Amino acid sequence: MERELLLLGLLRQGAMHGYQLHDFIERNLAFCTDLKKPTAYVLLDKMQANGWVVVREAREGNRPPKRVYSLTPAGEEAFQRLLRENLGAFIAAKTGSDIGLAFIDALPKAEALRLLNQRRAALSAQLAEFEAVPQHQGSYQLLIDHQLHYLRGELRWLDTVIAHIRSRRHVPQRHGERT
Amino acid sequence: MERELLLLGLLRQGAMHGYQLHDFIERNLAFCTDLKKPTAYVLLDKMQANGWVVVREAREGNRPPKRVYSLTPAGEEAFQRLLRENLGAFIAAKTGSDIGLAFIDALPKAEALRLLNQRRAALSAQLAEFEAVPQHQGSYQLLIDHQLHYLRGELRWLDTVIAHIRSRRHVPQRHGERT
DNA sequence: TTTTCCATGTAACTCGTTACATGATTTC
DNA sequence: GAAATCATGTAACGAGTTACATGGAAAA
Repeated sequence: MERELLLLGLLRQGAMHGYQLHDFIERNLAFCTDLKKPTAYVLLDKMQANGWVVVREAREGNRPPKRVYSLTPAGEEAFQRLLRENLGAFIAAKTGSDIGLAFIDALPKAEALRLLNQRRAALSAQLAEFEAVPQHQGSYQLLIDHQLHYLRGELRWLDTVIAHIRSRRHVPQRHGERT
Repeated sequence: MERELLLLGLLRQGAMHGYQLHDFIERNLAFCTDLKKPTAYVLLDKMQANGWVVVREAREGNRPPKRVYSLTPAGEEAFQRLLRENLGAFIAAKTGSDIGLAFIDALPKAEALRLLNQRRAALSAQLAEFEAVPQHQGSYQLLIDHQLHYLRGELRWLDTVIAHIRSRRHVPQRHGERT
């Protein structure tokens, strides 16, 4: 329901058409959600079917008319409900991305370190990119702060892992050997 | 590809059948991946089609025979490749779960605080649960440590958010008002 | 004796992505 | 004149989940 919440929340601040919504999300919120164009259009259709939004067609010249959405009272109600649901719960993120660490013993120490340093560089680059993002106004800034906080935490953690691997005598575990 | 990596990595330590694999993942790795039973079975079929594993049917009494999988050399190769791919890259986790924070201004301060404290309690409970997990052997422990590190970081961050909201004069943003 | 566990699977469905299609307008 | 941007959509596909189906063995 996060996608709906997001769209409702954005529309709440003012009417917009699908392209605009997608564009805004893509540019500013890509780090916390992924919403492709077709998905956005389909979602808006559904929200309209729900009675959460109404559409006004605005044509300019010969272009395809913009379908400008705005919140209905029912939409505002849904927004309030979804917002409370979202804020009140904590859902831990599942990266899946660190499953590899469970098997790092399969590699020779030198290669493990090389790969972890490569990973560290990628993380570092993402962090740098984020630190360069200008301050947003309002509560969007919270999302950015959260991401910064998260990335810095990951970096610190990765450094302890690297130190841990480095400081340890190790013979790689071959296929067929049990712990 | 994390799921394949996981299955290969487990099979690498010894032959297992589908039920066993799913059961192990469900019990020990639920926090970093989600792999339902049918998905596991289908995945093992595909891995067999890829030539990554071979099956041996083991029947005990009148039960349905266990399909015991073990790694082939091609499977070991795939494992090595996937492992390197996984370790060398950093993929930031997308919770989607904190989109609500971008709209927290829509709520009266008291309610925002109530919800954030509810969220904090949920997070705290998850953390406590994790702190109770007994030490695993080998590198599985890294996954648990990571999760602990992550949850503690989230808790610290949430506390700063709560403090921030608490310390601020605020009139809720109503529908239709722009920032 | 009823529930839970062991053990495997299939089929329908959901959600979202990719690829494709259209066409005007602005920028290079 | 070509490429990118604005603006909307449809259709096929893919990955994974839910629900369902089966049946023996062990535990309560």
